[in-house]
Amino acid sequence: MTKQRKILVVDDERTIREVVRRYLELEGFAVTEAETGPQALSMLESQPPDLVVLDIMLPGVDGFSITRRLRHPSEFNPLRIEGEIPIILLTARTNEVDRVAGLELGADDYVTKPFSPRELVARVKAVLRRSSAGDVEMESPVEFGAIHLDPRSRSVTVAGQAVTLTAKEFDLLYFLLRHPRQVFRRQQLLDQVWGYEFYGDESTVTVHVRRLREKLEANPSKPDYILTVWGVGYKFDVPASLAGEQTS
Amino acid sequence: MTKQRKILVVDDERTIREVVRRYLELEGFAVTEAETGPQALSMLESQPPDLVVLDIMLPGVDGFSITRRLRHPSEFNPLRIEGEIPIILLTARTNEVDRVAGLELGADDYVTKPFSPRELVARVKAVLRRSSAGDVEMESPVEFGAIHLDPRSRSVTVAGQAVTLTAKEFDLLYFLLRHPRQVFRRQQLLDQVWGYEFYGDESTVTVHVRRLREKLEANPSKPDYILTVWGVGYKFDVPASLAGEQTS
DNA sequence: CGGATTGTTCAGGTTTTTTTCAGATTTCCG
DNA sequence: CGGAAATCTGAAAAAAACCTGAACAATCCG
Repeated sequence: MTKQRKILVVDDERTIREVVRRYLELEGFAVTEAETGPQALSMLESQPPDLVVLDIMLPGVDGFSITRRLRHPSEFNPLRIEGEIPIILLTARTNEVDRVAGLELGADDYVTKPFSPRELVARVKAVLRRSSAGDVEMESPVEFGAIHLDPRSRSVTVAGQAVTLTAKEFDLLYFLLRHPRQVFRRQQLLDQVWGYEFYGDESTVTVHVRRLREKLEANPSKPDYILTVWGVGYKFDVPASLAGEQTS
Repeated sequence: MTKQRKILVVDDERTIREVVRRYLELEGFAVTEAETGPQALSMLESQPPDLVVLDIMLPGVDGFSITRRLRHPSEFNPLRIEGEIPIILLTARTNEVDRVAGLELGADDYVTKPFSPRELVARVKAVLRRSSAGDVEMESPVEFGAIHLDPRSRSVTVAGQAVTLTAKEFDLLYFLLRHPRQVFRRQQLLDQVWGYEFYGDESTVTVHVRRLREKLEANPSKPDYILTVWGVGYKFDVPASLAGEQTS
């Protein structure tokens, strides 16, 4: 018999706490609740759980701050807890900024609202499995042709030259870089990069692609990297001539 | 291109039903309406739609109950419907309580009144997209003779040499490759590749086959792969002489 | 509260793809 | 071999998709 795992749920809405509690308890977890940031911090010290489910938007001390304190205790911030408690963040938005910010601070996963309780339970289990197994996947830099992108600093260089991208431009490029050579329809990019709460039209994607090309490509109207696939959408690719340091 | 989707709108306010109907029909959906809970239940059984837009506050049986019945049919509740019909809830209140309660019961999304028709339409589309994305078959590359096709990058090579296909050319080839050795009439290819709402004539297929041959075959007027079956149509095949080490 | 940056929408122009069509060619079959 | 039916070919019209430029809207920052 496995020892029962304890999970702390931090959210200012009672209903959410209760729903999450019910589902987690059905799966055999022991659940404690906190309503505010300070309350959460105190409970983390007095009865450290095996995992925290943490809303980002909290009255008082927000989720980011709590994550930071758990991960980077200091002398001004004498949080004394043994080991690293896994953290799952709850966020209303789905953009990569929040995601990267959270993960950079040391959160283990994040779930966007609205979420189905089933999904949350699945993530809790996955994180517990991973953290006890000890394998952590980092957000490592990506390189492709002359393009270099670092998710942690959100910086991009082309042939060593730094380029300044806006948030959306960065998110879009990052997504494409993580799926090289794969073709995406504009709607797929909206779903993946903008999130499914975006109600605009597809031309938004077109324009962002154009701007990325203006910043990345030597000749924006004859792009090397972000290619148009007529009748379908776009894909990121590297032409053989730029493929990199391979001898051939 | 896609078959018309049927949507059931359940609301006791006639004005709302009509607004919703108008906007959904503009987007090409077929809309049916129900005014009360019991009426909705009966329509769900007699003519199950592809998605339900459901007001929470209804006279008689409310939206929550209907959601529950759709998601958790029991012996007291012998609702027999094939598959899970996606549900979008309409709620007047904007708090997260209703939202989570609805999602917990298995609704797929929710919209708060007052809503912009545009938002509703966007959510309907998003939910349909997500729910039908489940049956995505693993799109793995196909190889046949010297022809290699990768659906994810939409790229094709012949004997290692990349060839550039247009969207329709690619779709047609992909279809033929998935059904090797099978003969299709031109009309069948129109139905399968172009979609049922294509009203052009069959010569369109002929021309596309010709173009494919020009790009794929060593000798387009004496094709090895895309063969003419006189009086019937076309089939994709690999002559023994080219079959090589391919298994099939 | 402005001003500046970022994100979105839209109409017009351009390019590419798709469809159509008439005449030439091939195949089938008696 | 001859005639009818079907397919192939070449070219051009029609349609679809994309790009561009610029205005408008939202958001962020001080």
